[in-house]
Amino acid sequence: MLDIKFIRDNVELVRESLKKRNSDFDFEGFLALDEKRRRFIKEIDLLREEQNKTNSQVSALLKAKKNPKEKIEEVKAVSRKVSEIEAEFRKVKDEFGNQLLNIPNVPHSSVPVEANKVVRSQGKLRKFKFKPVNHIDIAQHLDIIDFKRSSKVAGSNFSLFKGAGARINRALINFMLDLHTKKHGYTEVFPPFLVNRASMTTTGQLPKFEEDMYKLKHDDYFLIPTAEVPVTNVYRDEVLDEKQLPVCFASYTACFRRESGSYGKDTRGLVRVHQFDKVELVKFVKPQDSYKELDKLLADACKVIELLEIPYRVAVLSTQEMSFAAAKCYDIEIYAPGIDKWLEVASCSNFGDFQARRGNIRYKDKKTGKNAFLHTLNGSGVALARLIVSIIENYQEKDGSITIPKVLRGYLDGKRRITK
RNA sequence: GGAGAGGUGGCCGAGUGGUUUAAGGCGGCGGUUUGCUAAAUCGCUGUGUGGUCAAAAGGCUGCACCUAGGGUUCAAAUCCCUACCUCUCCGCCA
Repeated sequence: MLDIKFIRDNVELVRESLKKRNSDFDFEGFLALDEKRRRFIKEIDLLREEQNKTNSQVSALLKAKKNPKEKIEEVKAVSRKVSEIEAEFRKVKDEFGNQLLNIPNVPHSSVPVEANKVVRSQGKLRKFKFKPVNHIDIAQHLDIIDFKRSSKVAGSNFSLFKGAGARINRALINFMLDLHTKKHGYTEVFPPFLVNRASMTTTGQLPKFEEDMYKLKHDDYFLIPTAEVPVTNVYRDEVLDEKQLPVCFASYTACFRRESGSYGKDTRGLVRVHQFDKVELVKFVKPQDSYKELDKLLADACKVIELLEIPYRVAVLSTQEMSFAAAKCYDIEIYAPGIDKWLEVASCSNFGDFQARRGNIRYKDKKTGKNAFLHTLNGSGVALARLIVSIIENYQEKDGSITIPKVLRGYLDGKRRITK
């Protein structure tokens, strides 16, 4: 959420950034609504002032044991008028609040407008002496992922890991959590996978993207699309001490995505599934530190891929590609030779105070003694399903087996290969 | 799921319709005292929002805020309704 005062003081900037995002938000209508809202506030406050004053005269008369009837009639009239106007005002206020929640974040000035820009490429693509096979065929051959039965149990675009497949999934989670908590200074948290409406609103999934979310029918709960939601909301409606910052959390959760409307593209195998595992990194930082922290966050995520020895590239997302709440966002893509595609496995974003404002997450600034909104960031560190696609396809051997990446062997009883 | 008790400021806690302008305490900030520390003592103390003045820091002023949202009333922390949350007991349960 943007600060209404910021919007009023920077009308041009906000108008421009909406344009850069290709947003269809009716900004001029919103500004007019704000005007209207403020006129209401002024009018109601003036009437209330009158009401309060006359009311204390009633009190004084009662105290002096005099008859307050005349004054009561007077204040009755004002009171009636206030409730009439308030009824109208409530509509305006609600509409205003709703529209404010639908304005996307203002992109940072360094974010490209035209197209995503690759800022870094690392690792060499493997040269195969045979034609690389896709992960689906390899996994089925080794009997480590059973897509047929996951469809039976749940539906299409789910997965069922089995044997070494399940082990490697668990090994990856442990490897990433260990790396981030032991080497990168994050604290591990394990949150609820179901969250309420307020939490989904803080991080920006609601109100605009409710249709994209899995929702329970009988309770007002949502399945989390990412650990970002529960973990960012850990400090909702709280004031942190400046000394606590930065707070860095690493969190494993399953992630649930409806992916409606995406049928037909990348729907085979593990590339686009309704449920996958992810280790997420979330930071709460002082505003002046947030871009420095974004770089560190990105480096922490890249480290995972580097240790797994998979080629990757990093792109800054353009204003049009960037998500609703982000001010700046890097995507990490890894190569999958079997399907010959670059896959997004991580997205590292700085949200500025956008989420903090929606969730009322503040810190006490020691210098000014005031409460201020802090900045939130998060990044995948990293998402599992597509990572497994890339591992299977990059580490495949001609005989149909898979070599286990060195850093994972310790988590798999020292095993070096997955064979049939 | 059933029965009951609760939710008050950064924290504890008083307050059952009209100087509540939320007592008192703790904490925090500042002053005095002091060789230093501690103690004592005095003062100050939250958030949001509108208007206005100011280059700004901020000042002045109005309104709202006692979990949230409705309602009753001239007037609500206080009465009523609903939701959420916490606690106790019972039931069910990995």
